[in-house]
Amino acid sequence: MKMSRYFLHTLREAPAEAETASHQLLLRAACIDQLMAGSYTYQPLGWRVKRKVEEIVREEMDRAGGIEIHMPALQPLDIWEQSGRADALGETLFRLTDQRDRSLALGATHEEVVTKLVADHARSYRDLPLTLYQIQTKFRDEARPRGGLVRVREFTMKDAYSFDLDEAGLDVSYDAMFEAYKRIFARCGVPVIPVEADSGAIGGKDSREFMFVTEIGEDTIVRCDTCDYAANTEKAEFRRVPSPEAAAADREEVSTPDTKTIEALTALLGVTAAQTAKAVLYMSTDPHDESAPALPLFVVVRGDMQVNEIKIRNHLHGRGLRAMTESEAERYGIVAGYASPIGIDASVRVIADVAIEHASNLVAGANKAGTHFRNVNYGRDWRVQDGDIIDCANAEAGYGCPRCDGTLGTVRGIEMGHVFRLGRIYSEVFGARVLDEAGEQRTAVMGCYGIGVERIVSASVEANHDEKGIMWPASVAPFDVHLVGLGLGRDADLAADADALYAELTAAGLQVLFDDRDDSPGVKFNDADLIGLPLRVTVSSRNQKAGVVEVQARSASEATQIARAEVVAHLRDTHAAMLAPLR
RNA sequence: CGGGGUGUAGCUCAGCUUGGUAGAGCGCUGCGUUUGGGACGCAGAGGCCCACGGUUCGAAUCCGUGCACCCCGACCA
Repeated sequence: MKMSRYFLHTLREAPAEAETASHQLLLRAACIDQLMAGSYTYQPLGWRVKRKVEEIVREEMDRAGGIEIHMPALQPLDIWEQSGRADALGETLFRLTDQRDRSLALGATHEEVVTKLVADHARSYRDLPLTLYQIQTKFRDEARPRGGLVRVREFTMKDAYSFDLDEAGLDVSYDAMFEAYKRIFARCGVPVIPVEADSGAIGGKDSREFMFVTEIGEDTIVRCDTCDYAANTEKAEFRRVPSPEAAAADREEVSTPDTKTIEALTALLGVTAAQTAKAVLYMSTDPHDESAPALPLFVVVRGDMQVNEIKIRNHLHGRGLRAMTESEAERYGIVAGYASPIGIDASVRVIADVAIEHASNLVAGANKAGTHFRNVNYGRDWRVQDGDIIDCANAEAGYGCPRCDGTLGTVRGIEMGHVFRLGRIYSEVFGARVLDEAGEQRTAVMGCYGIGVERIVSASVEANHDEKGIMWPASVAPFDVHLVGLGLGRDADLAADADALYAELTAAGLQVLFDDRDDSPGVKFNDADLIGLPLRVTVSSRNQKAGVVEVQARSASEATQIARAEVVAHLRDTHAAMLAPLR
């Protein structure tokens, strides 16, 4: 491709809305262009990258036994109501009405459609195992798009869905996808770590996210410094450092005026946060029925811990959670700021973190303004219903690893892919059943496996750039070679040779971006660094006189002179060597 | 949805406090000179100053109401 005939307008300065390196560089290198929040045009260069990423994903899905299909983005709302996810996704699901007044949705994902497809056509155990996949646009009405391509409202996702006769079969399908994912990210130059994760609105168990570790990440990952335990903070477990066990002392009231926070309490009484009990008040709601009454919930964690609302929601089987209002608290006789699990109204469900059970002589509210209790002990002073002592606190840096003696630390990360063992949630709803060898009806066991294509593009830049620009991995670079012609306009001979070299390289199977513009060397070199193709070749009259051209890898600090006659073979070999580890 | 910030040329920004009808750098067009790391000169094109109301003789500037975009949080695959 000759740059003089291409659509490639680099920016010297990054637009003000871009903060992260990858977002700035993708804009400056004319890979993308923003239309509105969370909606981007792929310019020619970016589109080539995206297609290469998709091709790698496709190759690995095929290698793992997947079969590609294409499903509609426009879907009847009914199937979302059937699966219960119209409510689960809520506002995130784009809804629209057609001219006959039928309610439709734009596919936020495709479990419903694919399960219905398999339900309608698979009949025999011989049809399984089956893994179908798609690489398609998905729509989600994100409350807050962010980070350039990281969180957008219209995006490309590879989703694969496996159908097996039983759990053992699912294990095989799941493992095949897991391996394929490792290969995909490695080939795209994106380092990832698999972490344990919550399965969210999709449902299912045993879900793992592939995380790209970066300070710009929107998720927090908890990692052990000793073993390989890693989990999303939504899900992460941890070992509670046992509080010193002491004989239960007599409970006593203590006056604590204007002491409604743990900080104020520890300052006033000279105790540590871990010696206090923190009360957090919620109302739990029915996600499927807005008119259903919300139920009061009183959560108790140790004062040094934070409540993990996802763990609470999972304990409540997916019920919604919102903060209790002051008037609601009043209605249940709760004194805000001094709430106490002792003597609480029986209609209020109390849930406590496991750390509370064995902590002795805690400071807790007395449910009386300006008053706390000292020496509160679980079991003696108050109790929850059976089963309501649970892990409901956030793991944090410095806590103990749940698997070994190590200590947990936290890093930020971006979720690049997610694999779930779904089970029979959707196959039950849509009737995806086949007859087994014995002639019995069997409901398929499903897995689902998603990858965000744009996120790979972003992360690949985030992981591969320097102060001058992008350094594309050879596997996803928009072109293989950046051919820079210097002073072609005043040397017809040189121009002819540059054209010849362009043709030779192209004929040798390399994708060449030829800078034939009438610009100064500085402009051309800086654009080449910004665009970041893996190899740069410079032709100039100086080199021509010496019978050489100059070759420099984007990652190298110096150029090498290669004889003109040998340069095509040299580049072909060098490029092949760059690509080899990414195949 | 809560908190914070920003809207002036394709991009980065000044002008707004103290109202008088629009500027710089980069980019773009033409001509000339240059040519190995973002050259130089000359001449140009390009703006409903986010929108709508209001105040005023007069509004980019003051007041009000919206909208958009960015960041933090909530939510989220």
